[in-house]
Amino acid sequence: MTRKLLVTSALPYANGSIHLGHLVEYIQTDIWVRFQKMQGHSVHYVCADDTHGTPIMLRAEKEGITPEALIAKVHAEHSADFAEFLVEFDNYHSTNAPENKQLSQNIYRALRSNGKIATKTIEQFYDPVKQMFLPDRFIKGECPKCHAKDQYGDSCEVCGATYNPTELINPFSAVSGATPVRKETEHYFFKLSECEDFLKRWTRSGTLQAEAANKMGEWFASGLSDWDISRDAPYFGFEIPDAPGKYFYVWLDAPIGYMASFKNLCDKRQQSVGGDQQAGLDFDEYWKQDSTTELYHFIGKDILYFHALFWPATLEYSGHRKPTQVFAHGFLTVNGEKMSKSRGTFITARSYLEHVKNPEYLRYYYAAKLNGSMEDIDLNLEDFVARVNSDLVGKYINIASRCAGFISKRFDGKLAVASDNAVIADMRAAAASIADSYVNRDFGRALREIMALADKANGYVAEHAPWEMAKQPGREAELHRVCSDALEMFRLLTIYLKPVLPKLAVSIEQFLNVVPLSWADVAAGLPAGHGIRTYQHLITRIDPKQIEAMTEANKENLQPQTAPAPVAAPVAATPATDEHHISIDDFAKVDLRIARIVAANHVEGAEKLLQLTLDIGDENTRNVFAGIKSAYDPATLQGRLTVMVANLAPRKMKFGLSEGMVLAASDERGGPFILSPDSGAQPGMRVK
RNA sequence: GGUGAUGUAGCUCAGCUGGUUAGAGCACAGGAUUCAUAAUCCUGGGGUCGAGGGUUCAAGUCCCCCCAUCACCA
Repeated sequence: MTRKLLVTSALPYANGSIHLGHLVEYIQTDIWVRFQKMQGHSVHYVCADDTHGTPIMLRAEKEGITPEALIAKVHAEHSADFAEFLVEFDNYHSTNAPENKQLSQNIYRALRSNGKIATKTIEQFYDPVKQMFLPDRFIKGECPKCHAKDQYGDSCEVCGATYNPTELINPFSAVSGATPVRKETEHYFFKLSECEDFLKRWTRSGTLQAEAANKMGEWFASGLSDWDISRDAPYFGFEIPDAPGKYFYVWLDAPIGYMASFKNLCDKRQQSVGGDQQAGLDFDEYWKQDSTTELYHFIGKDILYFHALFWPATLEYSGHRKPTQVFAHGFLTVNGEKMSKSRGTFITARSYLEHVKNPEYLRYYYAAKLNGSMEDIDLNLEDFVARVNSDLVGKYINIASRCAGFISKRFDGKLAVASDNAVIADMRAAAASIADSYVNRDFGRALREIMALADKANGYVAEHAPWEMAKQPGREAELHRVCSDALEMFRLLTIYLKPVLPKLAVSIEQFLNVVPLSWADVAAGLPAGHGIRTYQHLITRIDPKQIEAMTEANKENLQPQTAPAPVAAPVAATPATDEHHISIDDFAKVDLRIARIVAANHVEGAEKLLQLTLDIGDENTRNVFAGIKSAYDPATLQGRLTVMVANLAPRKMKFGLSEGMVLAASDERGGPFILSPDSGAQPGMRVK
């Protein structure tokens, strides 16, 4: 009996372009899906754009178009990007679709009749100008902890504190700039607190990775609260049945979008087979409570919460099946750091295609880095070039390239029967373990094993030296056999790599003159006398210049973006009046000195402080506690010159006496950054 | 702040339930080869396994603490 698998990737939000970070997930899922399809299972891979919520609504408004027009535009872009990266969805839908509306409302009604919906009046910030309730992210103000200005309503990017928007000092709406007022409103809640027993059972039933289950344990430990599933008008989304002016929170209908996309696929299939129930795809078979089909969700670790708590609970209490497994992956870093627009490493899918062109290189590199865990993976651009060129061109494709010529020139393109030599036997024997790695999403392990086999193949060719045979009359049969064997090795490697490199596999199938390869084709080689086509270069190397051009181009992207600042009315504007100026005498009161950091140490028990010993030319060094631990490793500070306030009144702190202050710059863009004098400055020099 | 993860050669990563001189690929050095897109093959140098403590006959692998990085906190 064939297994029936339904697989999803998380729905990308419809307010931005697909970038290389997104692609980790889609490429991971696509490889897994293609592998499962090669096994002969019935697999459907669906996804959709996530289209609802306040950010979409506001962005459409800013662009002067309707939300529908915005999401249609984005849908076209996203679909094209995925297609070019060979991410082959069986259906790519939208959450703003009739199927989703109906399913969401039905599920809501089922939850309600199961007693899982409650209402509660809560108090929220409200923008009196824009006449809308404000999500935390759209409220800004001064951080209550460190008093940094212009911080978001949920956390401070400068000091890292988390808080409620109500705690912000001088809050303002990021939408209109108005001062938000607090206003009561009735919200609808999903009673997640009543689902604890079910969820505990579900999360421990092998549905999650070990690390993910650990994470869940933490949430259980603190107790589950009810989930706020409604938002007030104006909101771009679906209205809640029997609740005029109330809309489903985007995260309620987003996962239902998986179902909706599949429903849409079922309906399309139904039409194409003329309504034949048997031949079509049966929605209920996949989603009914006791379904025997399998359901897999690939997601990023950031949205585990939604997929491992809300989603299974939603399904359970609305009478549906639960996911078979949820696979969470880590984030992408580029050159070891978070993707950054200023470094040019915030690379969109489109930009990659323009510069590097071949999407399979990225697929290969990601696959080489991926495993079944939630660890972040790093796209090291130098390593990327080296690895792709060396593995794909130097090792893998080289096997065909170095042998095919003999077959076409000396043997009329006809293969000899492949012998059962040791290398070929090893390669066939590896199929099970490679398959195992693919199943477990340990693509890195699979590729390591495959590349080790490619090394063996090149070793085999080197050992037998067909070019020697070609020069010696009477060794034709040997030459024929060695080259045919090498091409059989190449064919086997192609099968193993096909989930990762599907397009290249197609060109190789044409070259080898065979029907599309599946996993079962490992078992038997090509028959004697099988004719292959003339070999042509299958792929080209990456030139490091292409990578440079790509990062440069992405840096430039920043320039024209003169921060489309939200029309934030400066709440406590600082008028440049005379009372804000100081006299030169005032400034002279501050004794700024060049200081050498003689020693820098961690302070036991202090979160943010480093203890600095500063030399300012006096006999005695100064002891200063500086709040720069978050940005500096003490070891790197030792010996550096910086600037200190030397006549600041000494202050007794919990950890000792601080005799001055080191100057450092910071705002919401980062920091602190301590100052460095130009070379030549000596400890003790006055700064004036 | 809490929690989950991560930290192994210059770079990117393997190292299963603790057990002989810690592995691979890339990069580097030397040699071989010339069929192949300067591809391939052989040999070699290079690591106090984030720091410190502990358990053990034995720890990269277990425990404690610290440091750094990433993520989440509805």
